[in-house]
Amino acid sequence: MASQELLQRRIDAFPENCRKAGLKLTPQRSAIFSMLASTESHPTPEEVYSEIRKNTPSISLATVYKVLDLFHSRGFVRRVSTRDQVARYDAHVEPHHHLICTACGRIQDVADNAIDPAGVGVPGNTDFLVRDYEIQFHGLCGACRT
Amino acid sequence: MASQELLQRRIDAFPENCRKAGLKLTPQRSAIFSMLASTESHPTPEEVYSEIRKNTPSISLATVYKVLDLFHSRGFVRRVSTRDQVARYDAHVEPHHHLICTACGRIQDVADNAIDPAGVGVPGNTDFLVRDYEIQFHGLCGACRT
DNA sequence: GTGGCTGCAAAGCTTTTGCATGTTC
DNA sequence: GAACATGCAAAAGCTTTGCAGCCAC
Repeated sequence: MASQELLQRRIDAFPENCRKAGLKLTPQRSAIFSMLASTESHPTPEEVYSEIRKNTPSISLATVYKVLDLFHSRGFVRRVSTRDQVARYDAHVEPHHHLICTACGRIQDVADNAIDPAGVGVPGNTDFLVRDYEIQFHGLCGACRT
Repeated sequence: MASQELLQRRIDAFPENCRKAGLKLTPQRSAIFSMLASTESHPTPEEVYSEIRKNTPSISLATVYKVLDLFHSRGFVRRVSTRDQVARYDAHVEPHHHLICTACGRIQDVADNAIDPAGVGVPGNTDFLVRDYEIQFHGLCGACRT
């Protein structure tokens, strides 16, 4: 979970990161990145769209899709794996894990220190080059347990 | 990874499992279940469809979707989490983990004994009731490393 | 000024739904 | 024979694409 300062630092670094990547800095891109960085809700493109529209009413859904895909290809955000077929994005690119509610679909982050990476180990399959891993805990969230 | 016998036992038990679940036994359902149980390729509905069509040419894609959804809701198969937006199914319902190639999208199983479940631990979040978990290793498969 | 970006609209996929016909029990 | 499944076709998502006009650099 990102601290307040880390969040701000990440948002502040965005223009610089765009420049490094050869991307133009547009209000739409800034808005989308800030929104993703500020939330812990792993939003879908549709959710990003309606959130951004509050302050940037002229933005189009197609732009949201294009920008999310661009950010993903540059490693600015990551795509979260889900069992249902909706894209979900996350600006927390450092490795962390997820609690996924099978009832409501909500995805929560697991605090990094709750998992011991040393215990996981890397599979013995020598063919496969592991770049990162993610643990998904499926179950019922607080609101859905009752 | 299921042994030959386990696989056969699972396929043999299918009619009985349908009866227990109050489902009618149809050739389409048997074919879909056998196909899923016999493969390690985590196929999409489209892949299931074209495979089944080889022996059952009259089957429709809509039926494949309906049957897969039914099997999933009864716990006969599980849906695999992916970062791209295609459903993938797996008849290996016992907990196991996946190697996902970020280049070609191929999903391989990790042998159960390669992971020590005790090392993973359950997150400290007391609100969340964990039912199962899955570890995804993202990286490059043998064919894509070169 | 130029190249890249946005917004619109249309197209492309995947998945779901409704309904008449056919099949299992 | 009744209830449930299938197959077809149409509809309903979600996502991508093409292109004219606009904006950041």
